[in-house]
Amino acid sequence: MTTELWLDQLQENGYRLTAARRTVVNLVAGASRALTPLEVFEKARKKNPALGLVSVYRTLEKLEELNLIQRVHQPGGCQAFIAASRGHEHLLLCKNCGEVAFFEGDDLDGLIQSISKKTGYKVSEHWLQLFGLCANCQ
Amino acid sequence: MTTELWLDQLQENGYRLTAARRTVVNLVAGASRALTPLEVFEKARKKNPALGLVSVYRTLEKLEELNLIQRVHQPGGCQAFIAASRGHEHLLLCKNCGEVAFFEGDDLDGLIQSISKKTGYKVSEHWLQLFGLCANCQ
DNA sequence: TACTTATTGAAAATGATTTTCAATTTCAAA
DNA sequence: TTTGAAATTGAAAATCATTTTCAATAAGTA
Repeated sequence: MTTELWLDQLQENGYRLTAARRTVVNLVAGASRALTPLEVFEKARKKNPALGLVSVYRTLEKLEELNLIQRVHQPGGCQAFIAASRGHEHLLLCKNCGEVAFFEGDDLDGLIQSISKKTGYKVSEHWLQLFGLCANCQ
Repeated sequence: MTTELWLDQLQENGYRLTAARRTVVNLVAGASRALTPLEVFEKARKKNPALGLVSVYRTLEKLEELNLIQRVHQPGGCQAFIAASRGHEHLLLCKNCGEVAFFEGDDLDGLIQSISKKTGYKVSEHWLQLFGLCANCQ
């Protein structure tokens, strides 16, 4: 279970396990679309009404630092987070419902080499994201 | 000259040509790296000390609306703007100095088809961005 | 040149995020 | 267990970027 893994990770890195962290981790680990801090707060508060927005920010910060979640960039904003991809994976986002799928297997080596030659840049990273409609929203 | 083109575009779309707009357009049209509103403000103010930050925001808003500039997403933030690419081009950013190069010629059709089949998504857009070091910064 | 209206910069308002702080909770050590 | 130091909490205040408001000014048409 992702939730347990994340909690273990937090603990192994010297962070204490608290009710606030459990609530946030539980919610974000199970989400299939990217959530903003405020969305996490509002949803998590239903399970744990004492939860404060500040703790949501602080927990997300730690999860990001441990590479357990990643920020999702979208035309409408870049504050939302989703479980991080394992290894070299990219995101595919549904423009309607926000559902996120991961994919791998992009082979951009040829492209990157030709760009490097043309521009003189030494390329070290690439960032690829696809947008579309998920099976449900078509 | 890009500056003249942008000013023409503003005028053709019913916007007046003012000192504030000329200053901002002149600066952004000539920039080789993405600039935040505050950076534009600070640089432009040297040429036009009367310029207000609000006018920078408003001018950038109009330039974006006319597709003359585009927002650049980076790990450090997504508020910076650069001249928009013509046609289907992507960005290559220097991680050291921020210098931006455009490139085209990505052929992701094969990849996108196989992803579509695997995930059931109907893919309609893609974002590709490369990061590295420009010739000067290597 | 006159005049309507868009545009301006400054100040106030907003909204998201961060910091501060006293009270509480965690967890390791006794 | 119990204890106690240190981390964590939520609320309130502070901060920072962006947007709105507004009276004064400037653009461009008549």
